[in-house]
Amino acid sequence: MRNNREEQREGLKTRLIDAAEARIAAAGLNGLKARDITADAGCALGALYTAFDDLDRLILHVNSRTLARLGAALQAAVLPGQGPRAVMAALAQGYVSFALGNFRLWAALFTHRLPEGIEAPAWHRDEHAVLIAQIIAPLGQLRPDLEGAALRQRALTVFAAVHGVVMLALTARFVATPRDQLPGEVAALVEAMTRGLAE
Amino acid sequence: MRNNREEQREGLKTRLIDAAEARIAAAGLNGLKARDITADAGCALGALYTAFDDLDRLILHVNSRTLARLGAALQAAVLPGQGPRAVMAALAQGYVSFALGNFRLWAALFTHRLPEGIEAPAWHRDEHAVLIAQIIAPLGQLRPDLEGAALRQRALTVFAAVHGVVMLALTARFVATPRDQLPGEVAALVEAMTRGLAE
DNA sequence: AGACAATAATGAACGTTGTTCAGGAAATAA
DNA sequence: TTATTTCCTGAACAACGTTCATTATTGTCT
Repeated sequence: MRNNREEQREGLKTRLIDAAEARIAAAGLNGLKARDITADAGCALGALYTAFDDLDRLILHVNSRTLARLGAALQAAVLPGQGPRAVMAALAQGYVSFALGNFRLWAALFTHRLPEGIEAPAWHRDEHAVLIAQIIAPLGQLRPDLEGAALRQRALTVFAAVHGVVMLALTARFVATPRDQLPGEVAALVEAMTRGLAE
Repeated sequence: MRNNREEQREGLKTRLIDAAEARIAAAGLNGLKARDITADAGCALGALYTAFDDLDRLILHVNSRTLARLGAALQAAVLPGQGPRAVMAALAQGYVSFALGNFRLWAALFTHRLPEGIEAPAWHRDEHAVLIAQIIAPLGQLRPDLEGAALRQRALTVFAAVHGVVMLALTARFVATPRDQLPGEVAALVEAMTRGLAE
């Protein structure tokens, strides 16, 4: 067998990511323990460190999956033939739905922190493009004066604003937006932004 | 001496909060260790647990100080006689300045998480009111149709939007807003929101 | 002042983490 | 088969937050 070795290795990696994903979904990032993961994956504790450099790298792979699913969800949220404001509104509601329906995995995208001074690998950083990719086109229609880097930058700001509202509503330790009011507040924000942007 | 005992106790608490605050400012929440704190405060490891229930409670007191300073900074950012949009813009820029100038302590306000299911005490939750207190008046002028809880709720949304942009710019692991562009992006967001809100 | 009681501080020890590493098992090559 | 390379194992390690029996300190009463 030519690639039996590599196949087994990939199989182990996949089982570890599966187990970590399930644990995060069930108990959050704080509830993620190396010993639980390896027990679920059916391997020894040390095996985790033959497959990944450390736990942070494994979490990166879980987040990678979540980003892919989020990207697909956002793509599905937009209907063809919608005007730019309707697209923005649909994207925002799609984001809210995903966050509510995948709370702990979605939260892990933003609460996981690498040790200071250590950067995420480029392949993973690039995956975050799905967060703003779909905003660029409708924003460009509302703001024809923006192009290239400036347009991309403003799309990131629009995303960050919506994200901030969702994040604070779902994870705040102080007076938070009730969950049933979240879609309405996000809609109002996006409407105000798009109206203000279009002038 | 009547209250010598209590004075000493308060003195220890203060030294512990001082030490924890300095450690967070220097190395972030992740760099905060009980042994470092007690060494800096000049007491034994166990003393920390005679003054506070646990490390989380100590961090709460550090965050309490930060919130007070943030509230003062926001108050100082607003000049008398400004119109509602100018007030909103000034508050946003004040928030950006505080986050940049007190990065790790500011970040600790939002990255610190209590164990799941455990709520922050009421006295600390109430302190977060400074985040939205100053937004309510100018927002009420821009939106006379909003009152009471609805106005308060919308102010929280406006804060969360600005906060999201700042947070993502300063702590993002992916393509982030460059720091020198942050004030401009925040200004554009607030302007779009206030313009969209006004009519 | 002196003796007793109540309280607080000490630091060694505990349990739980992530991570490592010498040894053994398994797969490939000869 | 035998040799060699590769990977997996799980006991051991270091660092962490937290606890607790012991010691020291403070306040109170005679």
